[in-house]
Amino acid sequence: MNLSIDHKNPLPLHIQAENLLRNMIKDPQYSGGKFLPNEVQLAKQLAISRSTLRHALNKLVYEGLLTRKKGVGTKVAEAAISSKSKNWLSFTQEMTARGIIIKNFELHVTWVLPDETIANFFEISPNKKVLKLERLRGKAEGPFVYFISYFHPRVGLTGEEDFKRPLYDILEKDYMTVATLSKEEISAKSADKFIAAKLELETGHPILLRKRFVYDQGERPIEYNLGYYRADSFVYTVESRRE
Amino acid sequence: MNLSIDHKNPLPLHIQAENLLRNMIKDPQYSGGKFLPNEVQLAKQLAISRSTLRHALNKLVYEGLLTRKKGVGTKVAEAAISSKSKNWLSFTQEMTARGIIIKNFELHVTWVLPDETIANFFEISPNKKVLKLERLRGKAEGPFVYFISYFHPRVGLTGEEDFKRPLYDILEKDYMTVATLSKEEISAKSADKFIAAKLELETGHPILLRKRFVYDQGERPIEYNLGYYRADSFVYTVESRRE
DNA sequence: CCGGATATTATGTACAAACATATAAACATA
DNA sequence: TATGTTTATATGTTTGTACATAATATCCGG
Repeated sequence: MNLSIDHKNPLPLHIQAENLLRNMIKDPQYSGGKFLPNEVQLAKQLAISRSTLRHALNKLVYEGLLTRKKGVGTKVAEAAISSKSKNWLSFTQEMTARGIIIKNFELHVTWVLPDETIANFFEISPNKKVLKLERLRGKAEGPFVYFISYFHPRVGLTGEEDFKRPLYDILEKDYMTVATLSKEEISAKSADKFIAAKLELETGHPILLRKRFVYDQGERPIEYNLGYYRADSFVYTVESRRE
Repeated sequence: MNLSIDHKNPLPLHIQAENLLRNMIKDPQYSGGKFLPNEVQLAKQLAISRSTLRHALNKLVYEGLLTRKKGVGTKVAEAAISSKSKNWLSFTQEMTARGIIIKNFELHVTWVLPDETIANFFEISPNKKVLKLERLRGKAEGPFVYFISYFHPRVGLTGEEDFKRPLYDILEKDYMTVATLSKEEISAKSADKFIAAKLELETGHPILLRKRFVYDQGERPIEYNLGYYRADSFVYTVESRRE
């Protein structure tokens, strides 16, 4: 990856700067909490104007990757894993944007009979089997989330798909299904034996349960998703504005 | 709401412009699909520079409320529908709407020194005391949430207010402060001894912690709020739509 | 009437220059 | 020692200017 800015490159300078910063802040030196060089200096270093640099910084600040404080400086935001409802990035995409590399620990695909909640949500008979996808995911140090997804038969998944690809990519490109609306319920629970074992913690420890009801363009249900997150490594964030 | 920009107002011009635009685009004339005036013209109209106007526009574009096209113009995004007003009911209002009658079990008002998080958020010195409001609330059968609120000194609360009135009513009517933006973080925790006692459950039981960072019209911080909810009686819901 | 050159319009990119303001450190005073 | 005061530092705000580029409208020759 390029470590300097090329004024000949047709790519706008502020985009180049943005990319460059994205790499720069992955350096443990910075993600460890050290302040970035100050704007004037950094601008000089990159041979761009402060305004252009600021344009790039703003974007990362807006995404929540950097925090700035007047009179003090700019540094990488606390690496607390979080989820922004506004973004429709895939899980992996969003995490990588924050410099977190996602490792897949387990992956199981099965066909099961839906329980009442699922049959109700999908509006199908409880006798019709649905595809169940279970995934244990996390960082290199260990897993921090156990996902269980159920898919509406209408979507057409066979279970033979390569689920290492981003899920929403598979749905869009191969099954012409676009997830457009999502309703989520977030609650706290104690880890039962099963989840505790998966997430490598003691039974009874707190976990964050995130249920997602996902709909397609026509507001038809397509996915029911449960995410069991280790409480010590996940924060859910929401931003709302009154009109 | 003000329909023009006041250079005397200490509120930064680009924030004023942002607020103004937010109102402007509510007009069916614009939400109907008409282009906004072009940047040069609009800047002249508002008596600010194009750069400043652009700063404001950028924000709305980033939020997905506006779309711009080079050489063409700027207009309100098609499906920028948000049913967020629901989020902005007061706690009591919202609960009553669901048929839940709220009982106040405890209410404490104190002046305290802010910890680092709060001082940082408020952008004040850790030596300046802030008003702390604690409330234990719930249903007749028992409490289910413990709220702790800290208020920015700027707001002007004395601690003598009648906190049985809805909080946002006090802020708006008596202190000319309108909570406009809120950022929330939801996480799971185990109840410590203090919270467990308040919520009448065993130490170690799971609770949902909802941190809220509340801002006024000028995006200045006004309230920091912690809500400790019994996990068995509270679910947080979010709805998001992709465009 | 068509197709291509050309002009117009509006946003996009980039720089430079001031001045404002919050923070923290260094310093001075009671 | 405790408390102001100054100063250096870094981000925040605002303006002015210039040119680039995409989309559209216009004109003009064949």
